[in-house]
This record gives sequence, C-alpha cells and structure tokens, in this order.
Amino acid sequence: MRLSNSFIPTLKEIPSDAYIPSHQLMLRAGMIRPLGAGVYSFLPLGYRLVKKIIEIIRDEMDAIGGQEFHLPALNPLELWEETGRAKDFGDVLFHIKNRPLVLAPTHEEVIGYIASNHIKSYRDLPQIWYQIQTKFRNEPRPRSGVIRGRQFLMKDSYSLDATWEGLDRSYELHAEAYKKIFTRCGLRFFVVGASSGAMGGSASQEFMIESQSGEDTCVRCDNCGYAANLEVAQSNVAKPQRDGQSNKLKEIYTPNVRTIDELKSFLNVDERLLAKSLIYMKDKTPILILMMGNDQLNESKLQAVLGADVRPSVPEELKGLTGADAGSIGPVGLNDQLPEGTRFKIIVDKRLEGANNLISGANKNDYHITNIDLQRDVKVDGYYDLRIVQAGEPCPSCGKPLRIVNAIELGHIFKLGTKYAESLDAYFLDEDGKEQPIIMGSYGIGVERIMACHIEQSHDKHGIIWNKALAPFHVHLILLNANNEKVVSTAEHLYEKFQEALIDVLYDDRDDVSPGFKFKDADLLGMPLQVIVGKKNVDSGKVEVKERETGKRKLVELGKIVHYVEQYIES
RNA sequence: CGGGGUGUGGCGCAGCCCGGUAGCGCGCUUGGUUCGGGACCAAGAGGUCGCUGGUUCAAAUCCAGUCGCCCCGACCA
Repeated sequence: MRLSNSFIPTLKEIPSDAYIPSHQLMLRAGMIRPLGAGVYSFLPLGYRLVKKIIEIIRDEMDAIGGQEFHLPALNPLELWEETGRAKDFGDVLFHIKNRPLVLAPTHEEVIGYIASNHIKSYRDLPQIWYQIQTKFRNEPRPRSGVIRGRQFLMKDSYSLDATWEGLDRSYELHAEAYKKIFTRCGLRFFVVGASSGAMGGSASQEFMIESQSGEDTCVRCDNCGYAANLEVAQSNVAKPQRDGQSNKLKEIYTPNVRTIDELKSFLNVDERLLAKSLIYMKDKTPILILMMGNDQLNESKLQAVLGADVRPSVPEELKGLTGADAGSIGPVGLNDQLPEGTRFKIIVDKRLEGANNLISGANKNDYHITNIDLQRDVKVDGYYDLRIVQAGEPCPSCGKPLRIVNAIELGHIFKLGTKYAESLDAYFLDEDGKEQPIIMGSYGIGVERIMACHIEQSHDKHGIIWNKALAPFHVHLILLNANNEKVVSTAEHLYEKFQEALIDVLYDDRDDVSPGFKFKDADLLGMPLQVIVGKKNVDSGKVEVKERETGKRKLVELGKIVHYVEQYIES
C-alpha cells in the first residue's frame, strides 16, 4: 500500500483525552478515532489489525471444531425476559426506543433459542458454535480507549453438550485454544481462577495480562505460578492459636473506641485477638460477619456464600438491630434487641475458626466484651473463607509471598450448566429416551483488547512495536529521496518485488515529507522491519534494513532483500 | 450515580482572576529552496470561544442552567 494515497492520519502530539499508552498510540498511529464516549471508528490501518486478530481467533476456533455463526445484534426483548437477564443486566442493556428490541450484549439467548428449536437428540451433540461480532453494553463509564467501550468486538463461543463430562471436554478445548490464540498474538498472559458471578455456572477462568491500566485485581505467585482473581484468591495466612483455656466473659469499658485500630492501641493487644463485626442484610434477615482483626471482607466471597442479593446494612439500621452503633457490635448477646422469632445469622471467617479469648463489641456503645470463645459463646452458622488477600501473604500452594497486580481481562471461559437451557426450553432426548436440558458453556474474547494489550506490552517512546503475527504490514518500505531518480526507481522496483513475493508492504512513497518525518512515522506505526532506500546506499547497490524492536540496522544487497525479508517473516 | 477536571480553527494550548478589535505552536493552501531523524523562507485560508439564558453601553472573560468529553470512585456476565 502506498502511503501517498493512504488514509493513515498520524499525530505528532498526544491527544489530550488519552492517558494509557495503547490508547494514545492507537490514536497517534491513525488506527482509531473516537465518535462518542466508548465508541470508536476503526480506520483502515486499525481495521487491518482487527482482521488479522480475527483471522487468528477463527483459525484456532475452527481447529477445535467450532462453527462460525453470524447472529443478530437486534434481539427481541421478550427473549431476554425469558432468561431473566433483561432485569439482571438492567441499565447495561441497550433498549431500542421504538420497538421492543434490545441490542445484544452477548448471545446466550440467541444460541439457546436456536438450540431449542433444532437440537432434539443426544446424537446432535456436542456442538461448538461461535461468532465474532459487535456487542453492545451501556457501560456506565467507558474508559481506557477501546478497552472498555459501549460497542466492541467479541468472539463468543458456546458449547452444547449432552453430559457434564462433555462440558468438561469442551471447556478444556477452549482453554487450550485460548492459550494458542494469545500466544500467537505475542501476549504475555496468565490464567486465573475466577468468580462466575451473576453469569451462573460452576467453573470459570480468566485470561489476563498484567497492566497498570487493568480494571481487575489479581493475586500472583512468581515462584509457583499460582494466580487468582482477587475475588476468589486465597492465601496461607496464619491463624491465631487457640489458647489452652477459655477465660470468663468480661465486659470492658472502651470509651469512644470505634475502629479496630483504636481498639488495638487502647487495649494494647495483638490484632489477632480482635474480632471485627460487620452487619449485612439479606431480605429481612440480618447477618453478622466476624473477621479477624482488620481483615477486609471480600464481598465476592460473601456473595458466593449468601447469594448476590446481600447488601451492607446502613448505619440507621444498626442501632435497632443490635442496640449499638458500628464499632461496638459483637456476637455475644446479639439477638437481645430483636423481636421474638427473628435472629441473626452469624458467619465467621475461617481464619477465626476455633478461636477463643477474643475481643469484640458488646452491642452497647463504648463497651467491648473480652474472652469470647466462638465455640462456647456463639452459635456460629458457618465458617467460610471471606477475607481479602493482602500483598505479601504466603502463597496457598508454595508459601512464597504473593503479589497483587492490576490486570486486563482478555478472555473468560465459563461452564454455564443448564440454566439457559432450562429457561429457554432447550431439551434433548438422551439415550434412554429421557428429556434432558442441554449443558452449555460460554467462552468470550475481547478482540480490541488483544490489540490494546499488545500495544501496552510492546511499545517504546517512539511508538508501537508489532510482532510479526499482528503487524498490519510486514515491511515498511521507506523512500528517502523522492527527488533522486535512481532512488525512486529502486524503491518502486522493491515495492513491486515485495508484492510479487506476497509480502505485506507499506510503502512510504510520499514526495513532500522529509526523511526525518518518514522515520518518525515508521517508528510510530511499528512494522517489524523497515527497509530504507536512500541515495547513501543505493549507489553501492544496497538498502538498509532496520528491525523496529531492537533498532538494529543492517545493509543488505538489493538482490537479496526480498529473500532476507521472507526469511525474517518466517523465522 | 458521587467527586474532580475540561470545552477557544484539524491537533496541542494561551487568553478568563482584573469585561473593551481572538492569539501562539503544529497541521493545511500557494510559490520557492531543501532532502538520513517530525526542514526553511515568503504569501495565504480557516474560529457563532460547547449550547441556552442572564448581568452590562460592551461577555471567550462575570452569573445561572444545560450538554459533551476525560480522570478517580461506585459498577463491570
């Protein structure tokens, strides 16, 4: 492609709205332009890249037996009401104003609808159906360029299986395909166990890259490779020892002590003796949660235990429920305030399991109770892992210190189970002639995130550094002296030769910009190789080759340059 | 949705506090000179200062409202 009549509007200056490197560079390299918040136009260079990424994804999806669909973005609202997700998505779902239609944010519903009409026998299964299409989500706050947009490209696939073992197989196939896809795209990624969230289902893993700009938080162990989303991450943090004997309960006067830190310094005791109380509500049932010391409650873990509809209590509720304000609440004598027949559910973080001689609130402002034995004094409804892992805590599998990092989610795989089949009436007859719901899995990849993440991981102060698989062009051919006939004819000749050799070449044949300008543009656009044709070397029958990644330059004889580039691409 | 910022030619910004003919750099057009790291000279084109209303003889500037965009948070299947 000739740069002289291409539309690749590069920018010298950084657009003021862009903060993260990938966003800045995608704008500067003329790949995208914003149209509204979270909505981007892909310009020719950017779209070329999109197509390359899609090609890689398609290749690997086809390799595991995936069949590509093209599905409507316009979905009947009714279909989304059947699965209950019109409500679950809430404001994130775009609604069409003048028809009862929604813009699909994902396609389980449509897939389930098609399956319910056509998959009638176990003989029709398994199936892997996928699509690479635009999805719409009314994100409350789009950000980071294309990383979180309101309209974005997603590869979504859906597995349909007759058995749970089949689902495991489909899930594994996707996990392997995803590793191949991200590896081919040259990304340094890691896989984490994740919460399946409101999507439902049993297992789920996320494919992440570490990045300061990431919206997810993950725990990683550099020693053994343990990695988990903070939502589900665990650590091998020490538990307090149970004392030999439990002392007698005693009320102590703690004026104006509200926080664990204040209590700790007021009493001058080890934080591990303190049990922090948190009050949550599920419907009308109050729930007391005990955490050790200043351990932070992980609400994702709490939701996994109690369901998604738990909420923190508001300060006004506390006094009526417990008789005290926040900071003075505890498990002993807790139900005294409540009317007959209602009582608190008490759940305790595992770290406190079996603990005794603990100090917690007395349900009376300015008082705490000491020597609490959870076994003796409290009717505990259950012990669960509820705490947020902190950086530096020991890895649960090898004991080395954990790191906590920000990460960008590139892909997510779910074992969905039968939820959608049941609500959409997608049943088949098994070998015994018995009706069974189709067992589904769902597997997504953010296409734009691949490009953004690659740039995040591969750029320098001059611009983007593409790897060979993603580079929109293999070679950036630079004509330096457009006024010199011999240089021009050499460059033109090379341009033809590259094309004949089916090498993707971007040819900077502009006659109205200076050499420096062309070099800057070439570094910004970041093709793996630059072939520089200038009069300095043409006279001796040579051209200069610069590798973008290393900046290494080399003189290559004219006659050998096509072969040289071919070899470079294949290596 | 809460907090903060911002809106002035295609891009990046100054001017606003203290009201009085709208400015700079880059880019763009024409001509000329240049040609290995974002060239130079000359002459040009291009702006209802986001929008609406108010105050004033006079508003980019002061006041009120409103919209867009960005950042932090909440949220994030």
